[in-house]
Amino acid sequence: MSLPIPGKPVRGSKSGNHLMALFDLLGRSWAMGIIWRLNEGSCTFRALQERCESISPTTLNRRIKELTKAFLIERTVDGYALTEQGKEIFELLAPLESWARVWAKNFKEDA
Amino acid sequence: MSLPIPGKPVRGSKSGNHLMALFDLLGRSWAMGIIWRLNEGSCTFRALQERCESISPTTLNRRIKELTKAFLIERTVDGYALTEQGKEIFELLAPLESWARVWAKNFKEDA
DNA sequence: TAAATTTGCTACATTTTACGTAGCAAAGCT
DNA sequence: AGCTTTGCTACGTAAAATGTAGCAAATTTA
Repeated sequence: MSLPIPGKPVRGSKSGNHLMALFDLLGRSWAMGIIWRLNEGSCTFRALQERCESISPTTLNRRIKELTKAFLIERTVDGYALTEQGKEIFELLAPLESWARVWAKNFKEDA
Repeated sequence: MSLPIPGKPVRGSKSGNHLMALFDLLGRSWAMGIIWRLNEGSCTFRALQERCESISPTTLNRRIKELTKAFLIERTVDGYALTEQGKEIFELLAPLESWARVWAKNFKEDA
């Protein structure tokens, strides 16, 4: 499945630098979006699919498996949910939201 | 080139939510890595390629163009460099490093 | 308890993205 | 004038994502 594992070669670091491993994981399509949406609360596979608006089941399934093996997601009685560590990276990503709001203004000018 | 633009459909948001646009941009392969390495200082195309350890020129060129259009990278007399906004997202990503160090321990246990 | 619905996926064919190597034209250096 | 470095493009191959269809198991409903 090619899960990026710290200590083993990952994208950006042949020696497996931990940050590059994390970038490799989070830098895959939908990964951050899934974490973001899952923070709204645990839910079923199909509900998560809808929250993401346009992810294919194939890709969602892959990302879920990867993120699960990476200790960021788990399966509970309520469906899929963020683990404690998953919630932690959410908190680390959270500041991006307000920043993105400002950043978005760049694009409005040069319409 | 399909640059994710806030306000227009992006991966994760048909209405173009600004955060999803940012996730779309940063979530492409090598994007965060490039920003990270560029923060070490401005450099040439080829030097950047080496810093990334294993990126192909094709992909590097693409990401550079995208990040440039997204106001995160610019070209100076010293070569490629982060813009002010580029430095800002670097600062937002920075906390991930120490977190990743702890996160990496998960993988050492189950060898 | 039998039928209908929902759920978590998988199959499969197509498109998109990334890789990797080769190499060229322009600029800089000697 | 020659040699090197630089920024990149070409091109063929491999990998990843898409999108639609649908199935088997679990759950809900009648």
